Amino acid sequence: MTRSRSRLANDAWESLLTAHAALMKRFAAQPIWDELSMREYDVLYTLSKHDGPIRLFELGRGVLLSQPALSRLVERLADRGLVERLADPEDGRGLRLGLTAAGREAQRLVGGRHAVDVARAVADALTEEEMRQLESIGRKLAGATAPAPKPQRTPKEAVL
Amino acid sequence: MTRSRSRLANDAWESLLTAHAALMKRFAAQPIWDELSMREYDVLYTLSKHDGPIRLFELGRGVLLSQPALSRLVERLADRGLVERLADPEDGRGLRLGLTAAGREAQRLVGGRHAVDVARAVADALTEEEMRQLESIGRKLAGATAPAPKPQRTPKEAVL
DNA sequence: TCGAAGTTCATGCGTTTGCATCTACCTTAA
DNA sequence: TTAAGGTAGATGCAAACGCATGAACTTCGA
Repeated sequence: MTRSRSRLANDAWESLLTAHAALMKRFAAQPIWDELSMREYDVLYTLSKHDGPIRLFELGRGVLLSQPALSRLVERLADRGLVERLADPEDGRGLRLGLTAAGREAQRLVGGRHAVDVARAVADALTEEEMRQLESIGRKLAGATAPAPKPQRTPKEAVL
Repeated sequence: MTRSRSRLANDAWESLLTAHAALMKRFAAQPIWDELSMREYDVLYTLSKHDGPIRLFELGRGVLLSQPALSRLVERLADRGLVERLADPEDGRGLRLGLTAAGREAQRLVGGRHAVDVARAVADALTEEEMRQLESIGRKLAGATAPAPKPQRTPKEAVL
């Protein structure tokens, strides 16, 4: 019996979710998050990937947080001297976010240790081909989501 | 230039994280979470997968929440009549958690709608082979982490 | 048998989050 | 030009979270 395409998609998504949860728990249990929580690290890492300053809403695309939560998280990081928050000269509403030297240093320190744990967990479980497949699949999944389809309410949205 | 195995692992993990965040945002934006938040649904879904009652700490393995947070989330669900919390007769410390009829109904209702969104998002982005690969890879990643090497009942085990 | 150690879940408390809303600014079109 | 509508980010507030710890129970070892 072949699974339907829809069933296959749901099984695959559940598998991704399970793996995500299991690995996140494993990483969170490592003793490297003293000075930076995982979420804070996530923000610093995202900033470190960009060369130029980025906007808050751009940062928000990669981080799984509401806009107000992210706004305040960045505020706290700025208060701690890890992130720089400047007004955007080209858009009076916006911010230009960037890492400070201390922020870059903190990211590198924690990131280095974290990368070791990630490598152990992933490389021990997968072959190189599987890692390449996962990278490719992840990119497709994230990419296909780029144009966010808003929750359109067609009148005839028959709901069960 | 070939990437090191460690680099490959980190790239794959980042890809998984990005896909996870993008899809979670997309799913969260759907107008189906009025009566059940995504986390609440996650708990009800996990319960629905088990036939018998399960323990709180077992539930905790699949859900990305601290033990106290899960304890109180289950409490709220029980107050709303969606989850049944009974003392475990075989272990005075434990609970036996299960869905009530209302809980099962709520899970099915929300789950049905959510599955449609998941199918759209995943099936549109991946081929069937990729979905199968993702399922397999996810299982491997979770599996390598899942069974905490518990000191089985072997009488005298050298413990570090 | 009995105390020490481990496990399971609950609770106190300070912190963080999400929702709704607000302000400030940009964009569009009449 | 200017008013209407849209977008970026901040803020008030209640809900939810994580950490540390506590209470009840089980398991282990002497």
